[in-house]
Amino acid sequence: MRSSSAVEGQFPPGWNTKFFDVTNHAKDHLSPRLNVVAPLNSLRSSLHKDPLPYHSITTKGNGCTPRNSGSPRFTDPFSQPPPGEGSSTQQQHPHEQNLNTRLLAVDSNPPWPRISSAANSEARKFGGQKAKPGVVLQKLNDGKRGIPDDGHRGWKKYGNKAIQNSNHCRGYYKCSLKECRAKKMVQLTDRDPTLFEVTYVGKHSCSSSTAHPRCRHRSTQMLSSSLVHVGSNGSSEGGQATSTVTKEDRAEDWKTQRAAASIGTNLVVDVSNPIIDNGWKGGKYSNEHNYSYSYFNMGMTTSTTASTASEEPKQCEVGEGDDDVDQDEEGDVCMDTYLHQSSRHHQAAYSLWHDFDTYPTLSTD
DNA sequence: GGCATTTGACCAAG
DNA sequence: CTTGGTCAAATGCC
Repeated sequence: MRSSSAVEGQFPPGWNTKFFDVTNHAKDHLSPRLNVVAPLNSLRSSLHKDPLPYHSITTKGNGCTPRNSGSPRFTDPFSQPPPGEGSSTQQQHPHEQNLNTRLLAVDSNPPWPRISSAANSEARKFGGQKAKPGVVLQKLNDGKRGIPDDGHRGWKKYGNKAIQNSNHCRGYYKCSLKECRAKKMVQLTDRDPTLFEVTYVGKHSCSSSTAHPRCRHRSTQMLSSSLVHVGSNGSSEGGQATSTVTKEDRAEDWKTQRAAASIGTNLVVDVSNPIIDNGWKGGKYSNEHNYSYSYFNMGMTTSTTASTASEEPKQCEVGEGDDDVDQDEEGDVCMDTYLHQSSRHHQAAYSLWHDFDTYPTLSTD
């Protein structure tokens, strides 16, 4: 039994829907897998070049804002309704229709040290009490880009950071009004390239009618109307954001999401094959040219660094076991995910979900 | 020129 | 020492 969350059923088969446990319990971290048909040669060569240009990474949907994306500012969904929006089969709350986001779940007090430490640090800085940041899962609706629109106009991005054991950068936003301390952190989930974890820290002090126009919420109601609250026991506590989304909708979403997960035009992704989590995945950092290499284990029970050698990834045999970290004869951890990091602020992740029977050898020359 | 993002550097916490 | 969070100069777009 992987989970019994009330949000189960909103996600494709194979997903771990126990969202607020997976960060700390990698054993439950079942990620969607993409079948990569023929990207390995190009990938292999890319690993030995300079880090990819930022825009070449980020325009392919790993969650990092493109450098030259033509001002990836927040669009105003009221003034620019997206084409095709009205044809959606999903029944949305009237207030929700103009958002580019579906909110899937929220936890006002998740067991999540990474987030809470940041929030608490922030709280201490201002002499406040222990913070309880709200963590919201927000999903971009089909065809949308950028980050989810949460109804607030004035988020200003002030940072971007690669996060350990995550394939995606975390973006840091704060209210553009100086005196307002509201912040949020936005990060793509590994399991779904259109699903964002949005952590809200602090409250807006600028949302009154007298506040600067850029710092006004368009509607708080449209947000609250679409939340699904997930308690610590995983039970639902109201909200009906996705209750009207049909299975067919989810299936279609899922295909779109997986298609969007391909990074770079040289990746060919088979999105028709169902996800099978074969076990573990690993990562690699480079230590050449100002970035550092290390193998590490991602998403499994241990977080042990297996090797720090700057060497090629190797083919490995992966068994059926759920919990074993597979190693080859030399004891090197094998990998099927490549992290490419040129600074701690941006990294690209090449997740190569594959059929192990056809996995080409990646050997040193 | 103004504004928003990018990104290297810095800092604090663990 | 590692990692997450923040700052601020550089950069790009309108």
